[in-house]
Amino acid sequence: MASTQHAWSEHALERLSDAGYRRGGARQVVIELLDEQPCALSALDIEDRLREREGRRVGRASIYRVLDELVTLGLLSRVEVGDGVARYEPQRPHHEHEHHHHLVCDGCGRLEPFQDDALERAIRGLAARVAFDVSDHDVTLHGCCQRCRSNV
Amino acid sequence: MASTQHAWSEHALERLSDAGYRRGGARQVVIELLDEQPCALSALDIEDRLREREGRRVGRASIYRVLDELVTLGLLSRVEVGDGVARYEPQRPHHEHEHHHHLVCDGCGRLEPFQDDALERAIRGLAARVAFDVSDHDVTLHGCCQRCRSNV
DNA sequence: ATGCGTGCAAATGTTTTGCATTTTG
DNA sequence: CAAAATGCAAAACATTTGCACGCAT
Repeated sequence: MASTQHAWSEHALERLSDAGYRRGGARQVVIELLDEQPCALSALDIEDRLREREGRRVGRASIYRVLDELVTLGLLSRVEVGDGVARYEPQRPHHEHEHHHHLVCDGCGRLEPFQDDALERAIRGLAARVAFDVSDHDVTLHGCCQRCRSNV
Repeated sequence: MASTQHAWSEHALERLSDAGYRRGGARQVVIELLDEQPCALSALDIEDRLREREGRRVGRASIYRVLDELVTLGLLSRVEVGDGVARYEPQRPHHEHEHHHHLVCDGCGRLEPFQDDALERAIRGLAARVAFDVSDHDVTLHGCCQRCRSNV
């Protein structure tokens, strides 16, 4: 059970090791934190949560560096929903249950994950037809959430 | 023919006028420039092209202000593909021929538009099922373009 | 004439970089 | 011990805001 839940962080640490990276405290805690999240986090979110939850003081630059390494290795995906901050979440295989996309409320900025098989199928078919070597994709639906709609 | 090509800029100027905005030089040239583009442009792209092409010197702040007004009125859509800069393109009805999404080369940053009916259908179906009032969507496929693949 | 639109410069907020120090292998 | 990882502070960015001036209505 635990091994299923933390499969991504273990996998990521292994891949980093294979790629010749050494082990470091900041890297470890950032990866562990990311693995536990239900949805994408910004670099500043990560900084705050690490300070609050773990009492661990991690330099902002280290966070950005770790995130960048992980994105480069294809272990993390960077999501931008239109508010000027980059968010990051574990890149899990597309057929896995955790793979999702985002619904963004343009009123309050809330981010909500969703998943849809028909959408994934359409994207798979499309990826096979284009002249690019497609490695990742993301879909963002913008709109207004129920809460904001009633507050108007 | 000309009226079809410039339908969006005319429509946008009209809507701005309806919304009580006055007419201004910066606003006009930004809208005209956007209407002619095949794909999304960043605010800085817009500044450069206006200076080069038209010899028109438009303040950066004005560009951002115009873009913001247009996005708020739903006339322009803001696209972020993951490189930290916001790009903008005319928001045309989804069934129109110009509606498209983006293929991004993570190697060179090149942006290429594509369109796909099956994808649009999947999104339409999905939008009807979620608890949000979906007004817009965007899809980004990340990968490696042919040129970059051969340069490796 | 009134006040919106504009341009400039300064402020803001996020992300990146340089460098001294600590940690890893 | 050598090289990589880290934290801090400063820099580099895109974007936003404040304000004085000019133009549209």
